[in-house]
Amino acid sequence: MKAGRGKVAQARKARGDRTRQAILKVAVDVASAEGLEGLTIGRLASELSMSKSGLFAHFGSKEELQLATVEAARDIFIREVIRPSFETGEGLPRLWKLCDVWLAYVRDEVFRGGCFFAAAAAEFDGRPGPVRDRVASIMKEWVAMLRGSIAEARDAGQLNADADPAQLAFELNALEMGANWAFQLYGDRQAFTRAREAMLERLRRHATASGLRLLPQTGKGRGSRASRAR
Amino acid sequence: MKAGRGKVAQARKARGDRTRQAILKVAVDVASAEGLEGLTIGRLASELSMSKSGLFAHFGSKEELQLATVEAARDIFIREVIRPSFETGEGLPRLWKLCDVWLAYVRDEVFRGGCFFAAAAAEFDGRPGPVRDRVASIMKEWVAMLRGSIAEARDAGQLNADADPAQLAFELNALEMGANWAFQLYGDRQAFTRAREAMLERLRRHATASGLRLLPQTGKGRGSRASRAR
DNA sequence: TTCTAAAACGAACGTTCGTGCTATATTGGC
DNA sequence: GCCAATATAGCACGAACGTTCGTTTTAGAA
Repeated sequence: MKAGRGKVAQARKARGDRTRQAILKVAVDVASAEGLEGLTIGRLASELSMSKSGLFAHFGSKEELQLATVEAARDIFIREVIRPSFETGEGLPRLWKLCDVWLAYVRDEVFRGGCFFAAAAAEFDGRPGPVRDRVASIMKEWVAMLRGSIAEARDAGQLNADADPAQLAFELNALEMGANWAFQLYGDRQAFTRAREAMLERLRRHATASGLRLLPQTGKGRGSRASRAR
Repeated sequence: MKAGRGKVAQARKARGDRTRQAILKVAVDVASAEGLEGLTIGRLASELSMSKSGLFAHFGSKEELQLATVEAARDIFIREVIRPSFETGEGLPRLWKLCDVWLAYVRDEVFRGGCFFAAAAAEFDGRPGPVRDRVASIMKEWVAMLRGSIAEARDAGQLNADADPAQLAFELNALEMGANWAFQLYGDRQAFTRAREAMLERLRRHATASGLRLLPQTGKGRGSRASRAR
């Protein structure tokens, strides 16, 4: 029964999906700047010039709206950070690309309020529930990806055996959060170069001779995306 | 006139100040866990079993309540982190103490929701106004203190001349925020030892021979406050 | 004990919140 | 062009929000 009307249901769903997407686009933008709780249904409706109830019907509850918003943000993050990094070969080059693109993703304000997930994590880390769980799992994915790339780089002989993937991933992630914090609170663009430098230092410290050749040269203005002015 | 009734006014003020303090004690606790916006006057009143209006009269507006809460949190931070660190001599020992005690301050849940200011900064970095400004200036104080201690350590010949105070302070602060993030979101206590290790690595890297003797030894379980289990 | 100013209260204000219900447009398949 | 499904709107609800008001309680000075 459910499968029988597959084609019809899919066609029928087209319009609703478009609105849903339009809603989520704004929702992600608002939530990144004012928080997932500050994301109000009335506010969202008026910003899209539609009725509260009409908008509400798409989600059924505020929590579902929040979850959908988180999912939409994840899609954007994958498109803007993960995918570009996977155009680079695995191991150290990809690891560095992940860090570099992440800094650009904050600096270029892919989300108005900086890193969507850093903001959501800070907001929900004290409120148990599905939203918190989802945000936590997404950020775990991210750190796991860093960790995995470090392990790959080590296995490929680009990082020394003494490089602890979990430890290094923790440090890289911390530097990212630090840069995000400084930029959001002070508009401090220098934070990106500071984070970049610190990341490179960490990577160089554990890099083998062949690994070193895969990292950007020392010095300023060396044409990397994250070090370029806007 | 105003000065003339000094003694009287002071006596008269006593009771009000006590309640005010009692209010702020709870306010800080609630705000650290649920945010300064989630800090609701009604909620706060019922938690203290007093009337909304009675509580409200102490502050005059929600924003004033938030500002007073931030100030109260700053007092606690100074008492719990800054003051203990100043029992140690300036330079590298104090710098390390600041980092170490900061980790303990998060781990021991001086505030229920972790670092009060990290949470407040994330919440208000997109909302211009007095609260944001105050939070920003307090965090600036903190980073400036790290930076100052680094400069002192360098001037005392404990850190090499190549140690950039601003850069190093950024990194130490980032590691702190990373540890706070991991602990709040995942309850991950290992984050503290990770941050600790990374901090020590950064300091050792720039330490002179005499500076090295002022830092804890390598290895596990070396009796530092932040590395002890609870 | 009496007086007075501070402190606390209780009730209500106007808004906005999230969430239901019911009715009307809009749409794609026949 | 009609039908059935879907999408949107309109309206109302109860609760909670920050805030104001006039009144009552309370504690310290006289």
